Amino acid sequence: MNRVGRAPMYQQIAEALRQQIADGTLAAGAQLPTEAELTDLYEVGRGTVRQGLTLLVNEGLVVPTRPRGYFVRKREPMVFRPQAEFRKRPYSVEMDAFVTEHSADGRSPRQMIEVAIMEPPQDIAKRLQLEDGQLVAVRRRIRWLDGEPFNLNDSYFPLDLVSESEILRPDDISRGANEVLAELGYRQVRALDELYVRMPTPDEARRLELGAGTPVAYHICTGYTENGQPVRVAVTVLPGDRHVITYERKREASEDAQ
Amino acid sequence: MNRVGRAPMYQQIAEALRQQIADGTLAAGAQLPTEAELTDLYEVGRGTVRQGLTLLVNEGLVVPTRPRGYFVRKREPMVFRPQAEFRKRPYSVEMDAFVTEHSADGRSPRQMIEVAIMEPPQDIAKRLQLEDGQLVAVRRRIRWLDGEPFNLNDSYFPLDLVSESEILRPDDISRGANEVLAELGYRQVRALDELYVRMPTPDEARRLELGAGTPVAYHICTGYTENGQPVRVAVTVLPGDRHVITYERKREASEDAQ
DNA sequence: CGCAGGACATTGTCCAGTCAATGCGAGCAA
DNA sequence: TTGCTCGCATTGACTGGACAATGTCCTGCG
Repeated sequence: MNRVGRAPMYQQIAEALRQQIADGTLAAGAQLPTEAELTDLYEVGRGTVRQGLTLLVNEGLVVPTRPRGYFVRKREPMVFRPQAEFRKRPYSVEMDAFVTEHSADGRSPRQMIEVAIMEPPQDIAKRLQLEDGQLVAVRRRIRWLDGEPFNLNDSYFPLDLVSESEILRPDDISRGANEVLAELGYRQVRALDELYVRMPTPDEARRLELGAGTPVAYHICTGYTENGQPVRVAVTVLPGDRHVITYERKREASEDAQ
Repeated sequence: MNRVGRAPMYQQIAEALRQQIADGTLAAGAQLPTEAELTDLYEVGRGTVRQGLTLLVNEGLVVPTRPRGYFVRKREPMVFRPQAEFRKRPYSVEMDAFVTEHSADGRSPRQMIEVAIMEPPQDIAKRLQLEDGQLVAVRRRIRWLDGEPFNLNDSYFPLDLVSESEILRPDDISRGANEVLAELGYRQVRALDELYVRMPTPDEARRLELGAGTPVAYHICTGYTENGQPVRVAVTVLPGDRHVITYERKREASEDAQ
């Protein structure tokens, strides 16, 4: 265990384990050597070994499970398809096949809904083009799959538009909140999606039961009516280890020349 | 300073600093107290203070700069718009405004291109529906902005389709590789985008100069011709701290009833 | 047989220290 | 003024220890 090379010892340890994970020596779900074993193997202090393991944990490759040891992480993402709200079925065979392949068949879904009326956070207010003091209704959802939290979804509506509608009731709206909004005269015809990638806040990590090294996608969708009025902002927090986000795109006739 | 509460000391330290960052006491770019100062302030060992700071680093909130200290991270994302390859201009005023607001005006772009012929990695081969042994051409690009690496973009083409075309030359193709492909008779009319969110590999971290706590979006775009043949797979690695990914969606007349 | 309790292996938290690496600025030299 | 060197503050790497927390598993009792 040559330490003169260059890289610090803890990085060498991490790299060796990373290799074994990459080439399959350590398969998904397999247990890594214990800290004690690595300490003996590399003839370093336990702190150094822990530093190396922490690196792998923060890369999302490995999960520490007290007091059983470290294990190689598994990844089996589910499809998240923002376009589905305007288009129930994919319109190309390629997309259809992809969704089918990563489907949630046989898994048991569940969700918790909570409704509140509040002053909007700044970024929401901006996207809804609200004046100071205007309130919003928010429907907060946590979605579960097989007893594990899967994603967070908060939908914001200007309170003016939805007061006294069923959007304010914390029940499942089977035909969708968008449909209710349409019935109220605010049919969305366009949406703007923004996707940010970052580490979760401690609060998000707690609610989604995220281990260290699990980043999230932060999806903000703003829905507009025909005349350009924003009527809904949906914020979804998607753990990176549990999702693939997909879109389908079509070239349009008018855009022919590039 | 109370350690009887519950949370370990290093988490309390992290939480206190996190608070100050959130409420603006520590603004973006500001310096945090040094390890020594925190050691005195909380009356704990240096190791404990470092454990707390490491937490913040891995959350992407803070950047350690040896030997100057720890600083609050800045975030100024640039727009990445996959739809742009089929549609140069956004078609709604909302999207147009958003792109303008986050534009790269005045920044100096640069890119390095490298071309290779290789056996495709498995995930690429699968998306291009290649048989065993079929080769691909790959155009690897690193894009820079203001001297900082911005993203990695590798485009794969079945070698059969592009041999002897200018796609194999490591030059900038001003009209776009897609246009060349179209001239060769493989005009893409549909694309499937997949977005994965994860921590970077050490190699990606090195090439993109990513600090700890910076996740990446892994964008895989598969382009299809009219008859459903996949002719291009583009893999883009986007550092989370430097990008927003946006899409624009339209409800279509035929999808009226949800 | 079933269950309660305890031993054990393993990671989590924390301490007190050493020496290395490095960017910056003060101060000196040309 | 300009340029170079060197000291210094600060983080990085690492040691070797102690005790806590917590699933697992085995033992033994009822």
